[in-house]
Amino acid sequence: MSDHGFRDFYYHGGAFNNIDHDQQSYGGETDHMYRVSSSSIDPSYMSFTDCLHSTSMDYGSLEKAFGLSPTSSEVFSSVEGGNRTMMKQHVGADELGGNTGEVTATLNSSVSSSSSEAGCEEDSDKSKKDGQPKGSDDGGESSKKGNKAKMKGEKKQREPRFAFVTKSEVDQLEDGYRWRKYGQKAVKNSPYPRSYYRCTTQKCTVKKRVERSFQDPSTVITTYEGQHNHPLPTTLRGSAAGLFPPSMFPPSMLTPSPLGRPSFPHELLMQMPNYHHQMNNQAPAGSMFAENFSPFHQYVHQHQPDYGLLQDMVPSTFLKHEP
DNA sequence: CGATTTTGACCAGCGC
DNA sequence: GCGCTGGTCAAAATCG
Repeated sequence: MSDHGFRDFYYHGGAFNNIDHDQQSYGGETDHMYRVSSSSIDPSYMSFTDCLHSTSMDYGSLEKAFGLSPTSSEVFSSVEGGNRTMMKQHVGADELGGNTGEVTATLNSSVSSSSSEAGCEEDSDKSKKDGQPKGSDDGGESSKKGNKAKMKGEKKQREPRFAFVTKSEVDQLEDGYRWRKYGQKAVKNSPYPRSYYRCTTQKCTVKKRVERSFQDPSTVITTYEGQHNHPLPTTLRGSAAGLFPPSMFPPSMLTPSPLGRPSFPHELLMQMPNYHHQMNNQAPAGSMFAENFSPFHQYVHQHQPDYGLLQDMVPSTFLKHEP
């Protein structure tokens, strides 16, 4: 995976109050980035999972969802250069306070089949999994190669992707779905490996990649690809629903997408540190907030132009300065 | 014992 | 054409 594929979507453990949308095209492929800063969230009062699970969102919906946030919105910058356009929306910054964490998310949609990054992924997956059963009699080697050959000649449209950068000590964040790990690779220029997961639900082709940022080892980058075609596992769904009533979300987030894709946002929300903490109990109480989540840290680190804004929003002690 | 993870091998795409 | 890299497979190991 290439670094340019990532866009940032920050969740700061609270109601979204700072949303960036970044869109970029790469030879016919379009990435969508939603960087959302938020704060002051009451974990018992949010349910991205439940409300979003019942609906699929396309990127337009996502934009609307965040752009039309009840506390929105103010466009504070707009930059265009080359084939890249950037728009930022400042949403309800006055809600800042008591920041607990952050999540960065990326939308990466495909509008053509020219991408090499994941262009044949789904295709190969299907051809291998569905077209040819495992453990065929002709031997592992030949079957493998036969499958690979089968996917040749036809490139498949790349699934839209949606990436999050989450501050967490654990790599595998609970998002309500069950995943099976099918691979792990060393990442170039990073001491941390990248893990590949596939949704264990039958006929669900959703995949995700999880890797730890080498720049900031406290952050985990999770990239979702594809759309779940099934409900959340009931047990998790039930608990999630209890935690996160949908009432807090703007109507656009609850509106089924005309395109029927993707369902990422709920996963974004399921990965929110508070939720994860509650679900897994993998960190001492408070540690996630006090240590793992330094609000706006990465945001500021990576996006200097926003510093002025952030300064207005965040105590200076939260801000990380370049040396 | 079934489900999941680990891990080395394989393959395709891309850049040089 | 070759090497590098990302992504996937699948057998073996491990887990619950």
